[in-house]
Amino acid sequence: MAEGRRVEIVAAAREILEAEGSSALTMRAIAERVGIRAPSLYKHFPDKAALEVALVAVGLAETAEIFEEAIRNAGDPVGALARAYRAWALGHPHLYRLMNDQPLPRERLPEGLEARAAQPLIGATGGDLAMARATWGLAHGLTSLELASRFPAGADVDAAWAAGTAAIAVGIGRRTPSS
Amino acid sequence: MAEGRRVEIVAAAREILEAEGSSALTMRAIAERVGIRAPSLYKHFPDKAALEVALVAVGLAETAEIFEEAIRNAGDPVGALARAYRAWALGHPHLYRLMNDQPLPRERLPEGLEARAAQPLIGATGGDLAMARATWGLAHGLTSLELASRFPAGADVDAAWAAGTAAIAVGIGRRTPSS
DNA sequence: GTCTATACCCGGATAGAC
DNA sequence: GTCTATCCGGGTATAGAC
Repeated sequence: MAEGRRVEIVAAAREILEAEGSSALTMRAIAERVGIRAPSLYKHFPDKAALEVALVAVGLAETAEIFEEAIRNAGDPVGALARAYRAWALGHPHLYRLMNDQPLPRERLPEGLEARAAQPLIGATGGDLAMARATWGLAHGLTSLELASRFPAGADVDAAWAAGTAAIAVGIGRRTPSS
Repeated sequence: MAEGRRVEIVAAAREILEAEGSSALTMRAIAERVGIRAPSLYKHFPDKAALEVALVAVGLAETAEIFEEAIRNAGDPVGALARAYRAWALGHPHLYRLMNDQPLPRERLPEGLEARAAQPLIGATGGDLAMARATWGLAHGLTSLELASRFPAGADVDAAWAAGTAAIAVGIGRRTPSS
């Protein structure tokens, strides 16, 4: 099928991004990995931005799955989600940044994908959107600081996660009477 | 004095960064703003990275002052710090990112500057470093998501800040018996 | 759908005269 | 400490042949 090449190109782009970071993600590098020349990529994607959108979509779909798995049979949904969030981000730092450091290209993303990725967390807060966003903020902030090596050497990041998620969990209980 | 030119160059760099973002922060643009040619900058700074370090130092010193002011006479130190943090970051988004999206160049920063900027928050958590880092994570995460326009249109970001900081404040009270 | 050739623009940084 | 001239490398993207 004609779409096979597109998938192959996105896979190559992802490998480069994850291995060498966004500055290494050039059209020439992607093409070389696929085994073609850079100009040929433009027969499959109109421009580089379109290729990056495909990468973001792949990352969102993957995290949605991870989150859904994390809350299955979890006695502590917030803690389980936090652990899954952090583990995935640390395992895919450059893709994580591509997904989260810029506005989502919502109009070019598959319908419902963003909502699907957000649903597990919203469920964990009992539908409380403010607490869901606060929880996301906490997770994204700790993750970003860790990825950027912004904490001083020797800082106990695990303890910060534990303290933050515990406070959030208590906060959710206080706001949702039906806990 | 000979240092005057350095200060002038850093000021020009800051103006460009804040007005046009990091991609516009080129040696040529900085030089043009100062009224000289790009190569002349290398008589004052060894390379571009050194100039960026100076920008980070300026931002750190400024935020340290802001935070110290915020906790003065504040009945709710965490809330006051959160408001000051958010306001400064939204007012200086590109400098904020330069300061926080990469490792701190600690060995080239004035002695004690990082500690001074961190002190108000550590004080607000009663010396609880884990809670201080969780609070920083929350603030940095909400700020980053807001700066990156990652929340859906219409999302109530104020409510997320309120919910998160309230939960953190309660968490601090629970962990420090001497509240 | 792939290729070669190339346009076009941009960046950081250096050499050497004044 | 400033200048001009320039090196050197890199990027996205297009034209046109095959």
